[in-house]
Amino acid sequence: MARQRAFDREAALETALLAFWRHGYEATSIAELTAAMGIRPPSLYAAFGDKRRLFEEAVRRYQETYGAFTTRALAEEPTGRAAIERVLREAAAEYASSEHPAGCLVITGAVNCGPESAEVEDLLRGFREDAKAAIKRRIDDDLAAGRLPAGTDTAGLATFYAAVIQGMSTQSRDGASHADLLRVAELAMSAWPSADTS
Amino acid sequence: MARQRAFDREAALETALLAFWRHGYEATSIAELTAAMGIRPPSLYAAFGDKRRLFEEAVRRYQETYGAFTTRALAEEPTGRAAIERVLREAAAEYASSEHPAGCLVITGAVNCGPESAEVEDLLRGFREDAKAAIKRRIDDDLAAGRLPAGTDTAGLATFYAAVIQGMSTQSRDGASHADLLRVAELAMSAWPSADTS
DNA sequence: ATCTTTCTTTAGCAATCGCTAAAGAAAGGA
DNA sequence: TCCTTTCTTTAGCGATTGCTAAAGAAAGAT
Repeated sequence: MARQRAFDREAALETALLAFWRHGYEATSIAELTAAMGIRPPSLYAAFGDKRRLFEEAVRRYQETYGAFTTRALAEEPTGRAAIERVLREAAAEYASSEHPAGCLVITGAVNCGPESAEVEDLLRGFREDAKAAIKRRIDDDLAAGRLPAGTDTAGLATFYAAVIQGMSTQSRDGASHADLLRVAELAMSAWPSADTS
Repeated sequence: MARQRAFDREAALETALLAFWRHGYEATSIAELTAAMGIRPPSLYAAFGDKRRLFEEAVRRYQETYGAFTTRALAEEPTGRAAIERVLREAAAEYASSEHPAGCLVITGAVNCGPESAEVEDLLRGFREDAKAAIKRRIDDDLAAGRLPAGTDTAGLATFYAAVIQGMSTQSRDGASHADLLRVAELAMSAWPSADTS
């Protein structure tokens, strides 16, 4: 009944994801996106709405692919400690991988934003807070199960591991290798409270 | 012999510093800068050269003021461990201070850059690497003085503490309080290797 | 008072920004 | 074969980007 789209929408979204990952939201122009996707602006706007919605969809795709290891590790490991250790180890591999841009899109994708794209900054900040809350929930489980000393500051531990993960992202963008990040992960785990309930 | 400047160059530079700190290099426009400084573009260009040089000068000023605590702590403390602990504690206070934008200008000032301002990104990356190298030097001192177990991976420790500091910057931008960051600093110090030379 | 110098201002440059109207092209229904 | 629909393309919109030419204004030297 009507003409069909001539480009692969998923492939175009993946291309946009990688561009946003490399340079961030504001620094990635529509011209750069359309050139990388091999389409013209009207095709982009027909398929994705506008730049902000394209970014949001790219971030959602990121969370379901490159960034999915976090949710998986937190859901699958038996203890909070094991879950966090796995998140750190997999982040070390993922952030330093040469198959795609370094670091984490959610952490670095919208750091330098003008007032007109503050809502994009807030969107990613919300995702980061969600991740920190998920980490805290697993730590709370360990506390409730007696695997942590009574009175352990679980919110403090969650903030610490969130900070370490964000620092690993920055370090990878500055050139840190997989091995470098694994060492960071290992040292971060050595801060885990010992189980003695003195 | 000639007309003199009608605005305070230092005050204008401080204003630019704060604007860049808040939104980053690319997201801060000349129009925003001149409005905040209370001057017109030709005055800005006559006094500072161009946007890139203004940013570089603002960063230099930042390192001599808000960011000077790092160099001071690393220079003044008797041991590497004490120096790093003091850097972390002062970063917690500085990053969360309500007297100025959150976090660290060197860490967050040029994260999302297009190809045309990649050199600005590289400039800050260089400063971050300098800071990490300064941290490593103090840790090496502790190893040489026998305050760390023989064979300690000092480069790994330096990367870890650099990552924690960068994570603290991100956390503060996401709303973490002084107390939150102090807890991160405390946990990070608990990863310091014990002195026993097994 | 006039000259020289360097500031200030007004005004606007070329280039790019995100985005879109209008026209041409493909695909199925009648 | 024509119609309808939705894609594609070309072309360019108004606004903003970093930056600057040209003119007006202040300050000391002569």
